[in-house]
Amino acid sequence: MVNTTKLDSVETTQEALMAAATEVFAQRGFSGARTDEIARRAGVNKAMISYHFGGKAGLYETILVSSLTHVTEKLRALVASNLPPERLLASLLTTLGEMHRARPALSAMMLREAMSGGEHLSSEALSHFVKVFGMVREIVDRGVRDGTYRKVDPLLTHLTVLGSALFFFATTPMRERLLREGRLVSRLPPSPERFLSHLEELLSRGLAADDPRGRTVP
Amino acid sequence: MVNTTKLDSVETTQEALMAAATEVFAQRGFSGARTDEIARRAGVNKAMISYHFGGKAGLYETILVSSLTHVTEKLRALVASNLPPERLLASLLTTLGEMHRARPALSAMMLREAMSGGEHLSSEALSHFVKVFGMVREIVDRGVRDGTYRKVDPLLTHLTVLGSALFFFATTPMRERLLREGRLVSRLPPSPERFLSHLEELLSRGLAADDPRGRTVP
DNA sequence: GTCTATAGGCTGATAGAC
DNA sequence: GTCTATCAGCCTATAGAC
Repeated sequence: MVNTTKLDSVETTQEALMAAATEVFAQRGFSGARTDEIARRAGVNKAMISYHFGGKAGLYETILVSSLTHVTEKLRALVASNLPPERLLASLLTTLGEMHRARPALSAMMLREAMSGGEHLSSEALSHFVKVFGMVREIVDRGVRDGTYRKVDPLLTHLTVLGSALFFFATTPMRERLLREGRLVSRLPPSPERFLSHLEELLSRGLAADDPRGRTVP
Repeated sequence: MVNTTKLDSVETTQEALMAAATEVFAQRGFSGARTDEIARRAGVNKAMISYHFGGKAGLYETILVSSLTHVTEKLRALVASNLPPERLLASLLTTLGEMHRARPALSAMMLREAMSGGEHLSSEALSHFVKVFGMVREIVDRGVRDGTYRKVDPLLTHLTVLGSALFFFATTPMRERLLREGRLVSRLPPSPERFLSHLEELLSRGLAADDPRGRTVP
Protein backbone atom coordinates (compact mmCIF):
# COMPACT_ATOMS: atom_id res chain seq x y z
CA MET A 1 0.00 0.00 0.00
CA VAL A 2 1.06 3.58 -0.57
CA ASN A 3 -0.24 5.65 2.26
CA THR A 4 0.97 4.13 5.50
CA THR A 5 1.59 7.57 6.94
CA LYS A 6 -1.93 8.56 6.17
CA LEU A 7 -3.24 5.43 7.84
CA ASP A 8 -1.35 6.40 10.95
CA SER A 9 -3.08 9.71 11.13
CA VAL A 10 -6.40 7.97 10.57
CA GLU A 11 -5.79 5.79 13.57
CA THR A 12 -4.99 8.83 15.61
CA THR A 13 -8.27 10.47 14.73
CA GLN A 14 -10.17 7.29 15.49
CA GLU A 15 -8.41 6.85 18.79
CA ALA A 16 -8.96 10.45 19.78
CA LEU A 17 -12.66 10.10 19.01
CA MET A 18 -12.92 6.85 20.95
CA ALA A 19 -11.15 8.29 23.98
CA ALA A 20 -13.25 11.44 24.04
CA ALA A 21 -16.46 9.58 23.35
CA THR A 22 -15.86 7.18 26.22
CA GLU A 23 -15.86 10.09 28.63
CA VAL A 24 -18.93 11.73 27.21
CA PHE A 25 -20.94 8.51 26.90
CA ALA A 26 -19.97 7.64 30.46
CA GLN A 27 -21.10 10.93 31.86
CA ARG A 28 -24.24 11.58 29.84
CA GLY A 29 -25.32 8.24 28.46
CA PHE A 30 -25.89 7.38 24.82
CA SER A 31 -28.72 9.81 24.11
CA GLY A 32 -27.31 12.58 26.26
CA ALA A 33 -23.94 12.52 24.53
CA ARG A 34 -23.75 15.11 21.76
CA THR A 35 -21.54 14.43 18.78
CA ASP A 36 -20.50 18.08 18.86
CA GLU A 37 -18.98 17.69 22.29
CA ILE A 38 -17.27 14.39 21.47
CA ALA A 39 -15.62 15.89 18.40
CA ARG A 40 -14.64 19.05 20.21
CA ARG A 41 -13.00 17.12 23.05
CA ALA A 42 -11.21 14.92 20.54
CA GLY A 43 -10.03 17.99 18.67
CA VAL A 44 -11.38 16.71 15.37
CA ASN A 45 -14.30 17.53 13.15
CA LYS A 46 -17.83 16.37 13.89
CA ALA A 47 -18.20 14.78 10.48
CA MET A 48 -15.34 12.38 11.22
CA ILE A 49 -17.65 10.36 13.44
CA SER A 50 -19.81 9.36 10.52
CA TYR A 51 -16.80 8.93 8.27
CA HIS A 52 -14.87 6.58 10.56
CA PHE A 53 -17.58 4.84 12.52
CA GLY A 54 -20.70 5.21 10.43
CA GLY A 55 -22.32 7.42 13.04
CA LYS A 56 -22.78 7.87 16.76
CA ALA A 57 -24.09 4.36 17.31
CA GLY A 58 -21.16 2.82 15.47
CA LEU A 59 -18.70 4.77 17.58
CA TYR A 60 -20.47 3.66 20.72
CA GLU A 61 -20.46 -0.01 19.82
CA THR A 62 -16.87 0.09 18.58
CA ILE A 63 -15.69 1.41 21.93
CA LEU A 64 -17.51 -1.22 23.94
CA VAL A 65 -16.52 -4.13 21.72
CA SER A 66 -12.87 -3.16 21.61
CA SER A 67 -12.69 -2.63 25.38
CA LEU A 68 -14.52 -5.80 26.21
CA THR A 69 -12.34 -7.74 23.81
CA HIS A 70 -9.28 -6.40 25.54
CA VAL A 71 -10.58 -7.31 28.99
CA THR A 72 -11.62 -10.72 27.73
CA GLU A 73 -8.07 -11.43 26.52
CA LYS A 74 -6.64 -10.54 29.90
CA LEU A 75 -9.13 -12.67 31.75
CA ARG A 76 -8.69 -15.59 29.40
CA ALA A 77 -4.98 -15.62 30.20
CA LEU A 78 -5.82 -15.49 33.87
CA VAL A 79 -8.31 -18.32 33.75
CA ALA A 80 -5.90 -20.39 31.67
CA SER A 81 -3.08 -19.86 34.16
CA ASN A 82 -2.27 -22.26 36.95
CA LEU A 83 -2.35 -19.56 39.57
CA PRO A 84 -3.62 -20.75 42.94
CA PRO A 85 -7.26 -19.73 43.44
CA GLU A 86 -6.42 -17.22 46.14
CA ARG A 87 -4.24 -15.40 43.61
CA LEU A 88 -6.80 -15.47 40.82
CA LEU A 89 -9.15 -13.07 42.54
CA ALA A 90 -6.32 -10.66 43.30
CA SER A 91 -5.23 -10.73 39.66
CA LEU A 92 -8.79 -10.20 38.53
CA LEU A 93 -9.05 -7.08 40.65
CA THR A 94 -5.69 -5.90 39.36
CA THR A 95 -6.95 -6.33 35.80
CA LEU A 96 -10.02 -4.25 36.59
CA GLY A 97 -7.75 -1.66 38.15
CA GLU A 98 -5.61 -1.53 35.02
CA MET A 99 -8.67 -1.11 32.87
CA HIS A 100 -9.76 1.76 35.05
CA ARG A 101 -6.34 3.35 34.97
CA ALA A 102 -6.20 3.20 31.17
CA ARG A 103 -9.79 4.40 30.66
CA PRO A 104 -11.35 5.79 33.83
CA ALA A 105 -14.71 6.35 32.17
CA LEU A 106 -15.14 2.87 30.78
CA SER A 107 -16.81 1.37 33.84
CA ALA A 108 -19.59 3.92 33.77
CA MET A 109 -20.14 3.37 30.07
CA MET A 110 -20.38 -0.39 30.55
CA LEU A 111 -22.59 -0.07 33.58
CA ARG A 112 -24.98 2.24 31.74
CA GLU A 113 -25.21 -0.22 28.90
CA ALA A 114 -25.94 -3.06 31.31
CA MET A 115 -28.72 -1.00 32.88
CA SER A 116 -30.24 -0.45 29.45
CA GLY A 117 -30.39 -4.18 28.93
CA GLY A 118 -27.98 -3.85 26.02
CA GLU A 119 -30.41 -1.91 23.86
CA HIS A 120 -27.65 -0.10 21.94
CA LEU A 121 -25.73 -3.27 21.18
CA SER A 122 -25.86 -5.86 18.46
CA SER A 123 -26.26 -9.44 19.54
CA GLU A 124 -22.61 -10.07 18.77
CA ALA A 125 -21.46 -7.14 20.90
CA LEU A 126 -23.66 -8.31 23.73
CA SER A 127 -21.89 -11.65 23.75
CA HIS A 128 -18.70 -9.90 24.85
CA PHE A 129 -20.43 -8.86 28.04
CA VAL A 130 -21.57 -12.41 28.60
CA LYS A 131 -18.01 -13.68 28.12
CA VAL A 132 -16.51 -11.34 30.70
CA PHE A 133 -19.16 -12.16 33.26
CA GLY A 134 -18.69 -15.85 32.58
CA MET A 135 -14.96 -15.63 33.18
CA VAL A 136 -15.32 -13.86 36.47
CA ARG A 137 -17.83 -16.48 37.50
CA GLU A 138 -15.36 -19.18 36.47
CA ILE A 139 -12.70 -17.69 38.72
CA VAL A 140 -15.02 -17.75 41.71
CA ASP A 141 -16.23 -21.20 40.81
CA ARG A 142 -12.71 -22.55 40.73
CA GLY A 143 -12.04 -21.30 44.25
CA VAL A 144 -15.19 -23.04 45.44
CA ARG A 145 -14.40 -26.35 43.74
CA ASP A 146 -10.87 -26.16 45.07
CA GLY A 147 -12.04 -25.78 48.66
CA THR A 148 -10.38 -22.42 49.14
CA TYR A 149 -13.76 -20.74 49.29
CA ARG A 150 -16.83 -21.93 51.11
CA LYS A 151 -19.74 -23.16 49.05
CA VAL A 152 -21.01 -19.77 47.88
CA ASP A 153 -23.15 -19.40 44.80
CA PRO A 154 -20.69 -18.38 42.06
CA LEU A 155 -23.47 -16.59 40.22
CA LEU A 156 -24.32 -14.32 43.12
CA THR A 157 -20.70 -13.92 44.13
CA HIS A 158 -19.34 -12.84 40.79
CA LEU A 159 -22.04 -10.18 40.66
CA THR A 160 -20.87 -8.88 44.01
CA VAL A 161 -17.25 -8.74 42.86
CA LEU A 162 -17.93 -6.97 39.58
CA GLY A 163 -20.65 -4.86 41.13
CA SER A 164 -18.61 -3.33 43.91
CA ALA A 165 -15.68 -2.60 41.62
CA LEU A 166 -17.68 -1.12 38.74
CA PHE A 167 -19.83 0.89 41.12
CA PHE A 168 -16.78 2.37 42.80
CA PHE A 169 -15.17 3.32 39.50
CA ALA A 170 -18.34 4.56 37.90
CA THR A 171 -19.37 6.84 40.74
CA THR A 172 -16.03 8.62 40.92
CA PRO A 173 -17.47 11.74 39.21
CA MET A 174 -20.00 12.21 41.98
CA ARG A 175 -17.45 11.75 44.76
CA GLU A 176 -15.17 14.23 43.07
CA ARG A 177 -17.93 16.76 42.75
CA LEU A 178 -18.98 16.40 46.37
CA LEU A 179 -15.38 16.66 47.44
CA ARG A 180 -14.91 19.82 45.38
CA GLU A 181 -17.93 21.34 47.01
CA GLY A 182 -16.79 20.32 50.47
CA ARG A 183 -19.86 18.18 51.12
CA LEU A 184 -18.00 15.04 52.14
CA VAL A 185 -16.73 14.08 55.55
CA SER A 186 -13.33 12.96 54.39
CA ARG A 187 -10.81 15.33 52.87
CA LEU A 188 -9.31 12.88 50.39
CA PRO A 189 -10.96 10.92 47.62
CA PRO A 190 -10.45 7.18 48.12
CA SER A 191 -7.92 5.98 45.56
CA PRO A 192 -8.74 3.04 43.29
CA GLU A 193 -5.74 1.17 44.66
CA ARG A 194 -6.89 1.48 48.25
CA PHE A 195 -10.40 0.50 47.31
CA LEU A 196 -9.26 -2.58 45.43
CA SER A 197 -7.08 -3.83 48.24
CA HIS A 198 -9.93 -3.20 50.66
CA LEU A 199 -12.21 -5.22 48.41
CA GLU A 200 -9.67 -8.00 48.02
CA GLU A 201 -9.37 -8.43 51.75
CA LEU A 202 -13.10 -8.25 52.30
CA LEU A 203 -13.67 -10.93 49.69
CA SER A 204 -10.89 -13.23 50.74
CA ARG A 205 -12.16 -13.15 54.34
CA GLY A 206 -15.80 -13.29 53.36
CA LEU A 207 -15.36 -16.20 50.99
CA ALA A 208 -12.86 -18.25 53.00
CA ALA A 209 -13.90 -21.80 53.78
CA ASP A 210 -14.75 -22.52 57.41
CA ASP A 211 -12.71 -25.67 57.34
CA PRO A 212 -9.10 -24.47 57.26
CA ARG A 213 -7.70 -27.65 55.73
CA GLY A 214 -5.15 -27.10 52.97
CA ARG A 215 -6.24 -27.37 49.38
CA THR A 216 -6.61 -30.92 48.15
CA VAL A 217 -6.20 -31.49 44.44
CA PRO A 218 -6.79 -35.20 43.88
CA MET B 1 -61.80 22.86 50.61
CA VAL B 2 -64.38 21.79 48.11
CA ASN B 3 -62.70 19.42 45.75
CA THR B 4 -61.22 16.63 47.81
CA THR B 5 -62.31 14.09 45.22
CA LYS B 6 -60.59 16.06 42.52
CA LEU B 7 -57.42 16.21 44.58
CA ASP B 8 -57.50 12.46 44.77
CA SER B 9 -57.53 12.12 41.04
CA VAL B 10 -54.71 14.65 40.79
CA GLU B 11 -52.57 12.52 43.04
CA THR B 12 -53.35 9.51 40.94
CA THR B 13 -52.14 11.20 37.80
CA GLN B 14 -49.00 12.40 39.50
CA GLU B 15 -48.29 9.00 40.96
CA ALA B 16 -48.89 7.25 37.66
CA LEU B 17 -46.50 9.62 35.97
CA MET B 18 -43.86 9.15 38.65
CA ALA B 19 -44.11 5.38 38.53
CA ALA B 20 -43.93 5.25 34.75
CA ALA B 21 -41.16 7.82 34.58
CA THR B 22 -39.02 5.92 37.06
CA GLU B 23 -38.97 2.95 34.71
CA VAL B 24 -38.23 4.96 31.61
CA PHE B 25 -35.56 7.13 33.24
CA ALA B 26 -33.95 4.00 34.67
CA GLN B 27 -33.80 2.24 31.34
CA ARG B 28 -32.90 5.11 29.03
CA GLY B 29 -31.43 7.82 31.20
CA PHE B 30 -32.60 11.40 31.47
CA SER B 31 -31.98 12.45 27.88
CA GLY B 32 -33.04 9.14 26.38
CA ALA B 33 -36.38 9.15 28.15
CA ARG B 34 -39.12 10.58 25.96
CA THR B 35 -42.05 12.32 27.58
CA ASP B 36 -44.33 10.62 25.05
CA GLU B 37 -43.40 7.22 26.35
CA ILE B 38 -43.68 8.21 29.99
CA ALA B 39 -47.17 9.59 29.47
CA ARG B 40 -48.24 6.62 27.39
CA ARG B 41 -47.06 4.14 30.03
CA ALA B 42 -48.77 6.17 32.72
CA GLY B 43 -51.97 6.25 30.69
CA VAL B 44 -52.23 10.03 30.89
CA ASN B 45 -51.65 12.91 28.56
CA LYS B 46 -48.20 14.19 27.70
CA ALA B 47 -49.06 17.72 28.69
CA MET B 48 -49.71 16.61 32.26
CA ILE B 49 -45.98 16.40 32.85
CA SER B 50 -45.57 20.13 32.43
CA TYR B 51 -48.78 20.83 34.29
CA HIS B 52 -47.95 18.80 37.39
CA PHE B 53 -44.18 18.91 37.52
CA GLY B 54 -43.22 21.92 35.44
CA GLY B 55 -41.57 19.72 32.83
CA LYS B 56 -39.43 16.65 32.37
CA ALA B 57 -36.65 17.90 34.65
CA GLY B 58 -39.12 18.66 37.43
CA LEU B 59 -40.61 15.19 37.19
CA TYR B 60 -37.13 13.69 37.32
CA GLU B 61 -36.05 15.62 40.37
CA THR B 62 -39.36 15.06 42.16
CA ILE B 63 -38.97 11.31 41.82
CA LEU B 64 -35.43 11.26 43.17
CA VAL B 65 -36.08 13.64 46.04
CA SER B 66 -39.21 11.82 47.17
CA SER B 67 -37.54 8.42 46.99
CA LEU B 68 -34.40 9.53 48.73
CA THR B 69 -36.43 11.24 51.42
CA HIS B 70 -38.30 8.03 52.01
CA VAL B 71 -35.10 5.98 52.25
CA THR B 72 -33.57 8.60 54.52
CA GLU B 73 -36.48 8.31 56.96
CA LYS B 74 -36.08 4.55 57.13
CA LEU B 75 -32.36 4.78 57.66
CA ARG B 76 -32.70 7.51 60.25
CA ALA B 77 -34.93 5.25 62.33
CA LEU B 78 -32.40 2.48 61.93
CA VAL B 79 -29.44 4.59 62.97
CA ALA B 80 -31.40 5.97 65.92
CA SER B 81 -32.34 2.48 67.10
CA ASN B 82 -30.38 0.56 69.68
CA LEU B 83 -30.09 -2.49 67.51
CA PRO B 84 -26.84 -4.39 67.97
CA PRO B 85 -24.39 -3.56 65.17
CA GLU B 86 -24.62 -7.02 63.64
CA ARG B 87 -28.34 -6.43 63.19
CA LEU B 88 -27.98 -2.96 61.73
CA LEU B 89 -26.39 -4.16 58.54
CA ALA B 90 -29.06 -6.80 58.05
CA SER B 91 -31.78 -4.19 58.51
CA LEU B 92 -30.04 -1.88 56.10
CA LEU B 93 -30.06 -4.55 53.43
CA THR B 94 -33.69 -5.31 54.18
CA THR B 95 -34.50 -1.63 53.70
CA LEU B 96 -32.77 -1.62 50.34
CA GLY B 97 -34.68 -4.77 49.45
CA GLU B 98 -37.97 -3.11 50.33
CA MET B 99 -37.09 -0.10 48.23
CA HIS B 100 -36.36 -2.39 45.33
CA ARG B 101 -39.57 -4.31 45.82
CA ALA B 102 -41.66 -1.13 45.83
CA ARG B 103 -39.84 0.46 42.87
CA PRO B 104 -37.58 -1.99 41.02
CA ALA B 105 -36.29 0.68 38.66
CA LEU B 106 -35.24 3.16 41.31
CA SER B 107 -31.74 1.80 41.82
CA ALA B 108 -30.85 2.25 38.18
CA MET B 109 -32.21 5.77 38.18
CA MET B 110 -30.17 6.69 41.24
CA LEU B 111 -27.07 4.98 39.94
CA ARG B 112 -27.32 6.82 36.63
CA GLU B 113 -27.61 10.10 38.44
CA ALA B 114 -24.58 9.31 40.57
CA MET B 115 -22.60 8.51 37.42
CA SER B 116 -23.58 11.87 35.97
CA GLY B 117 -22.14 13.59 39.00
CA GLY B 118 -25.60 14.89 39.87
CA GLU B 119 -25.83 17.13 36.84
CA HIS B 120 -29.63 16.98 36.69
CA LEU B 121 -30.07 17.81 40.35
CA SER B 122 -30.34 20.99 42.34
CA SER B 123 -27.92 21.41 45.18
CA GLU B 124 -30.70 20.68 47.63
CA ALA B 125 -31.65 17.45 45.89
CA LEU B 126 -28.04 16.39 45.83
CA SER B 127 -27.87 16.70 49.59
CA HIS B 128 -30.34 13.82 49.89
CA PHE B 129 -27.80 11.56 48.22
CA VAL B 130 -25.15 12.72 50.64
CA LYS B 131 -27.44 12.00 53.59
CA VAL B 132 -28.16 8.42 52.54
CA PHE B 133 -24.52 7.68 51.94
CA GLY B 134 -23.61 9.23 55.27
CA MET B 135 -26.09 7.06 57.12
CA VAL B 136 -24.82 3.87 55.59
CA ARG B 137 -21.32 4.93 56.51
CA GLU B 138 -22.50 5.62 60.05
CA ILE B 139 -23.86 2.09 60.33
CA VAL B 140 -20.54 0.60 59.27
CA ASP B 141 -18.66 3.00 61.49
CA ARG B 142 -20.67 1.97 64.52
CA GLY B 143 -19.79 -1.68 64.00
CA VAL B 144 -16.13 -0.76 63.83
CA ARG B 145 -16.19 1.40 66.96
CA ASP B 146 -18.13 -1.30 68.73
CA GLY B 147 -15.51 -3.93 67.96
CA THR B 148 -17.90 -6.15 66.06
CA TYR B 149 -16.10 -5.36 62.84
CA ARG B 150 -12.39 -5.19 62.27
CA LYS B 151 -10.85 -1.80 61.65
CA VAL B 152 -12.03 -1.38 58.06
CA ASP B 153 -12.29 2.03 56.46
CA PRO B 154 -16.00 2.95 56.80
CA LEU B 155 -15.73 5.12 53.71
CA LEU B 156 -14.54 2.31 51.47
CA THR B 157 -16.79 -0.24 53.13
CA HIS B 158 -20.04 1.63 52.78
CA LEU B 159 -19.30 2.05 49.08
CA THR B 160 -18.92 -1.70 48.78
CA VAL B 161 -22.21 -2.34 50.54
CA LEU B 162 -24.25 0.15 48.54
CA GLY B 163 -22.36 -0.67 45.36
CA SER B 164 -23.00 -4.39 45.31
CA ALA B 165 -26.67 -3.96 46.16
CA LEU B 166 -27.40 -1.15 43.72
CA PHE B 167 -25.44 -2.87 40.97
CA PHE B 168 -27.38 -6.07 41.44
CA PHE B 169 -30.73 -4.31 41.34
CA ALA B 170 -29.84 -1.97 38.51
CA THR B 171 -28.55 -4.66 36.18
CA THR B 172 -31.63 -6.83 36.48
CA PRO B 173 -32.83 -5.78 33.00
CA MET B 174 -29.71 -7.15 31.37
CA ARG B 175 -29.88 -10.44 33.27
CA GLU B 176 -33.52 -10.81 32.33
CA ARG B 177 -32.78 -10.18 28.70
CA LEU B 178 -29.91 -12.66 28.61
CA LEU B 179 -32.08 -15.18 30.37
CA ARG B 180 -34.88 -14.66 27.86
CA GLU B 181 -32.46 -15.24 25.04
CA GLY B 182 -30.99 -18.32 26.70
CA ARG B 183 -27.50 -16.88 26.86
CA LEU B 184 -26.94 -17.50 30.56
CA VAL B 185 -25.62 -20.60 32.24
CA SER B 186 -28.22 -20.74 34.95
CA ARG B 187 -31.88 -21.32 34.22
CA LEU B 188 -33.25 -19.07 36.97
CA PRO B 189 -32.68 -15.40 37.59
CA PRO B 190 -31.18 -14.83 41.02
CA SER B 191 -33.87 -13.39 43.29
CA PRO B 192 -33.23 -10.18 45.21
CA GLU B 193 -33.86 -12.02 48.46
CA ARG B 194 -31.24 -14.65 47.76
CA PHE B 195 -28.77 -12.03 46.66
CA LEU B 196 -29.28 -9.94 49.77
CA SER B 197 -28.81 -12.84 52.13
CA HIS B 198 -25.72 -13.86 50.20
CA LEU B 199 -24.40 -10.32 50.55
CA GLU B 200 -25.25 -10.19 54.23
CA GLU B 201 -23.28 -13.32 54.95
CA LEU B 202 -20.36 -12.22 52.82
CA LEU B 203 -20.19 -8.92 54.63
CA SER B 204 -20.66 -10.26 58.12
CA ARG B 205 -17.83 -12.75 57.56
CA GLY B 206 -15.66 -10.33 55.67
CA LEU B 207 -16.00 -7.56 58.23
CA ALA B 208 -15.85 -9.67 61.41
CA ALA B 209 -13.14 -8.72 63.88
CA ASP B 210 -10.27 -11.17 64.20
CA ASP B 211 -10.41 -10.94 67.95
CA PRO B 212 -13.63 -12.73 68.91
CA ARG B 213 -14.02 -10.99 72.27
CA GLY B 214 -17.54 -9.87 73.06
CA ARG B 215 -18.50 -6.28 72.54
CA THR B 216 -17.27 -3.96 75.24
CA VAL B 217 -19.34 -0.86 75.78
CA PRO B 218 -17.65 1.08 78.59
C1' DG C 1 -57.47 18.98 35.18
C1' DT C 2 -57.22 17.27 30.67
C1' DC C 3 -56.51 17.23 25.77
C1' DT C 4 -55.15 18.62 20.76
C1' DA C 5 -52.39 21.00 17.75
C1' DT C 6 -48.40 23.31 16.92
C1' DA C 7 -44.30 25.89 17.44
C1' DG C 8 -39.44 26.10 18.19
C1' DG C 9 -35.01 24.33 19.45
C1' DC C 10 -31.73 20.92 19.21
C1' DT C 11 -28.85 17.44 17.08
C1' DG C 12 -27.16 13.76 13.96
C1' DA C 13 -26.17 13.15 9.39
C1' DT C 14 -24.45 14.43 4.80
C1' DA C 15 -23.41 16.90 0.34
C1' DG C 16 -19.80 18.81 -1.67
C1' DA C 17 -15.47 21.79 -1.65
C1' DC C 18 -10.68 21.20 -0.57
C1' DG D 1 -9.24 12.40 5.18
C1' DT D 2 -10.98 16.71 6.64
C1' DC D 3 -14.03 20.66 6.92
C1' DT D 4 -18.18 23.91 6.28
C1' DA D 5 -22.85 24.65 5.58
C1' DT D 6 -27.21 22.92 5.74
C1' DC D 7 -31.01 19.93 6.12
C1' DA D 8 -34.42 16.99 8.18
C1' DG D 9 -36.34 14.63 12.04
C1' DC D 10 -37.30 14.44 16.69
C1' DC D 11 -38.97 15.97 21.01
C1' DT D 12 -40.19 19.24 24.75
C1' DA D 13 -43.06 22.79 25.96
C1' DT D 14 -47.26 25.52 25.57
C1' DA D 15 -51.39 28.03 23.85
C1' DG D 16 -55.93 27.57 24.00
C1' DA D 17 -60.36 24.74 23.72
C1' DC D 18 -63.11 21.92 26.69
